[in-house]
Amino acid sequence: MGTKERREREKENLRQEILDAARQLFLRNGYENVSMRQIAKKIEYSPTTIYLYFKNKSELFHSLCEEAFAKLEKELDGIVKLDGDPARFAGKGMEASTDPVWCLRKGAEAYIRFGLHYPHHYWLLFLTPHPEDKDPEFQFKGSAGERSFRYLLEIISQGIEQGKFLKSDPTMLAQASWAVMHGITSLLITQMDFPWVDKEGLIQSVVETLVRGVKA
Amino acid sequence: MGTKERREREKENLRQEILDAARQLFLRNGYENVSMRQIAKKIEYSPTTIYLYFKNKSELFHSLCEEAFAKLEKELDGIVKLDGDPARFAGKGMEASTDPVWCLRKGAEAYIRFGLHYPHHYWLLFLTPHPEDKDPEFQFKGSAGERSFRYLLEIISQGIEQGKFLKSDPTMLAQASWAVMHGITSLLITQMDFPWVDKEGLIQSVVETLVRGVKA
DNA sequence: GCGCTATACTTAACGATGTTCATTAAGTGA
DNA sequence: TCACTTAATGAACATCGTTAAGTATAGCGC
Repeated sequence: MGTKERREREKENLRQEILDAARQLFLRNGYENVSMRQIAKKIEYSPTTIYLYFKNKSELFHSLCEEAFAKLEKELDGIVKLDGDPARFAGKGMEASTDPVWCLRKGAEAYIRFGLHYPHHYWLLFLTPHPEDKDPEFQFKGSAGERSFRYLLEIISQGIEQGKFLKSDPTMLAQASWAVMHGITSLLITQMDFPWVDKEGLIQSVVETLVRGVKA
Repeated sequence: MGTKERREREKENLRQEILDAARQLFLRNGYENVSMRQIAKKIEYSPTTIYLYFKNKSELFHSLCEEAFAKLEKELDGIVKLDGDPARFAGKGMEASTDPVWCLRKGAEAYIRFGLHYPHHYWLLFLTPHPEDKDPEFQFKGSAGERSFRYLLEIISQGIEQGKFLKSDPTMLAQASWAVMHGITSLLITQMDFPWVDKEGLIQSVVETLVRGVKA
């Protein structure tokens, strides 16, 4: 009687195939330059089949965004966790404790790199307007975004508490910090043909500006 | 013999009508959600008529960008001019001279306020995926955009020269500064329903973070 | 005033797009 | 075997940017 399970497994497999194909295409060409027909062709199914698994193109893309956002969260989580790891301080004559400066630096770098690695996902998450999309499917943007924001808020709060950051409203300072990270990320994504100096150096420069600007 | 002139005037008028209609639609709905047919309907002409005035949709859009850039440039120009104005130092026991710190602060504020005051134009310039035409004739981003950027570069260069800013590559520091300004501007525009703290205070916080981060 | 031509504009069409609907084909449980 | 569910499809719709061909007209030389 495992037929039902097998069926479900197969259905899930196809769903994943669609997601994989769509991810590849979206990442390579961007949302607007990928058609449902292209995705269908890639998985060797009819275009309409996709609609049995996803309500429409937008929902398919949003699924990929959720996926990407989970990655960002995990990354940020790793930073915070690593910060608390005693091993990091081994042999340095320091005891294990949180280091907000290190955390902010690494967190900012992780954030920026995330955006550059998933530019199209980043675009949809933070650069797309949905002023009148009351659809609850788009509500996740407020939740997922805010969830990631909390990591930053935590770092900033600890920094202020420890007297290492400017004495000010933690939420405000966190929002300002987010603005800095978002600034370089979004610019590098949207203004691809601007004559940037060495991107790696630029990122470092922005992160340093942020840290210097926030430090007490 | 003013017929020729009249003809040209009429042609220019229609060109402006197209631009006006396109601006309204693009600003309201975004590049991808505006069709040439919609623009045509608004001005009560056939869709193909637009192609007599603009090579294609992309070029039409780029024309609007130029327009918006001009606005920004004028604003920044005002700041730099004001900086050199002796009146600003009158009665303060100072002689007229450029003050990069003041300039950066005011320039950043002006930039951010420009974005918030003309959110749609700002969107057009920096938040819309510029259709990447391979045509090298669309190097306008290097022209109008870079022209605006030069104001910032000038301020930063002088600051470094005077030893008031961090000793580093001026272009890199200018790009990093731009990123900071753009970050808060674009976030406030795109994430309108995010629970921001007091916006005015946040802007000040970002500007201060920038100045502190850049100062020597 | 008459005919010609350049100009301004339109109609029709092509090859795409996202999406829907009715329908076929296949598999399952009784 | 039969009824029913499910998976997948093909044709079609409305719309898109854009091009090519066609038309009407205004202004010129005569």
